[in-house]
Amino acid sequence: MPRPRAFRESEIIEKALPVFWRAGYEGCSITDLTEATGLQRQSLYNAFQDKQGLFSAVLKRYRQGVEESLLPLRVPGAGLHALRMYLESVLAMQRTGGFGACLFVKTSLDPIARDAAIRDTVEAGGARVRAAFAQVINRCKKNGEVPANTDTAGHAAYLYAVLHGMSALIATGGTPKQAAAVLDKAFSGSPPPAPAKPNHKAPKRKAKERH
Amino acid sequence: MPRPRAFRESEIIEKALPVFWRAGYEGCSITDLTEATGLQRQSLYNAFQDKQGLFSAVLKRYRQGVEESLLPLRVPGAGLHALRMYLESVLAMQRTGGFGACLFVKTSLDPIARDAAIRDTVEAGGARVRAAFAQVINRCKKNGEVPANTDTAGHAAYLYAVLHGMSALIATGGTPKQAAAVLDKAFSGSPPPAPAKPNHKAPKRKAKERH
DNA sequence: TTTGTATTTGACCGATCGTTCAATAATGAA
DNA sequence: TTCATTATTGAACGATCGGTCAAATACAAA
Repeated sequence: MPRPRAFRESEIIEKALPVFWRAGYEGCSITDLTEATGLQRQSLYNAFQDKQGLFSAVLKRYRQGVEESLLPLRVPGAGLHALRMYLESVLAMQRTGGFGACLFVKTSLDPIARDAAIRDTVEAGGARVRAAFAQVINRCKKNGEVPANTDTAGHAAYLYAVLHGMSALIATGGTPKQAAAVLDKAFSGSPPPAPAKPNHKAPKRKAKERH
Repeated sequence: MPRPRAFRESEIIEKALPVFWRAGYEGCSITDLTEATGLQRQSLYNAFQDKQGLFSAVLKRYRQGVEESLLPLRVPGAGLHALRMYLESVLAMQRTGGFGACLFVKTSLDPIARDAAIRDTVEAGGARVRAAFAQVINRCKKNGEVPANTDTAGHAAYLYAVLHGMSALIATGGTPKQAAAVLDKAFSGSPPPAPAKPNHKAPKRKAKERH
């Protein structure tokens, strides 16, 4: 019997996401958010409790987007090539989007990260990405694309660090050429620590194989 | 003939630095800064023009500290071992200090980085670090510690990315063990792309050699 | 000791912050 | 049509924001 909402929450969240992403939690105001979403203040408060409630919803939505972006890594044939393409696509999106870094990383450096719930969400998000990387690496160990004695979590953390390190590099004046060199180094120098034959680029057409 | 200052600017800047570092430019208020420095508002404004003026001074001071931290890399004998120790010391300091990342990186993600002067300072700071890394790598190329055909700027950017990537890793829930794995990978997998003999840890006592 | 000059002090500015109140509007159930 | 319930609207809340004003203060040159 009550009056129905004139908006869908998901739509509001998606409009608020880039605002938070660009400016950070402290860096954007409720007015910024009402202007971006088209909602009145009170409607926003009705739906999301307060600014932090909206931000939490935005973080969840962001995580959902991250999960979707990880889908190419979930496919059975996805190996190092897919991983590299993932890193490249994230970097490309960050460049075009004009946000300087992953929202999880940005948020972790924001004072709002003192809040335990926010911090938990951020850390869980990062862990999901690293777990997806680890999944690929484990597959590559069975493949032979990566030495079987590789420290999976360690290598996943390594690629995760390379990804966000490239963001930091670009954000602090690094050139695209330098970022490309980083990527090359990360994917050329990492597979051959154990096997005798250091031939790189060996399993070229491994993606889209049988599952 | 005028009344002398009751404080040294450098002292104020050093007290303001951790405040900005922890909370970011937008995240701390003038009141935070007056409380941390012990100065009254007007004295602060007299000395630094405005909030951004103080922040600029803090950034310069931070850069000075970075330069000092780079000194061990400037010494003639400093090689890959010194570089690795540098990365480790930065990480250790970030852990003890409780700021989540390099102030340059944090600032680059802050809305204040839209200001051209701030952005320039941040990028110049990052470039100085990368240049110091490159200096070491060049030395190592002559040493033989690193292949002579190495892309110096690229490898410097790589280690720079690894450093800040580890920060991001830890900030988003990565474990110290994972960070250690990243560091190992960065320093074990990088030297041997060109030379035939993949013996690592060869030039052990290269530091503190003749200059 | 007088005087000029800059610092210190503390109150104060308008603007904006996140948040809320009260009135109005719109719906489905009765 | 009436009622109960929630959404919307727009004004307003106290607190805090960055920044400033004006008087009192302390020094050095004269």
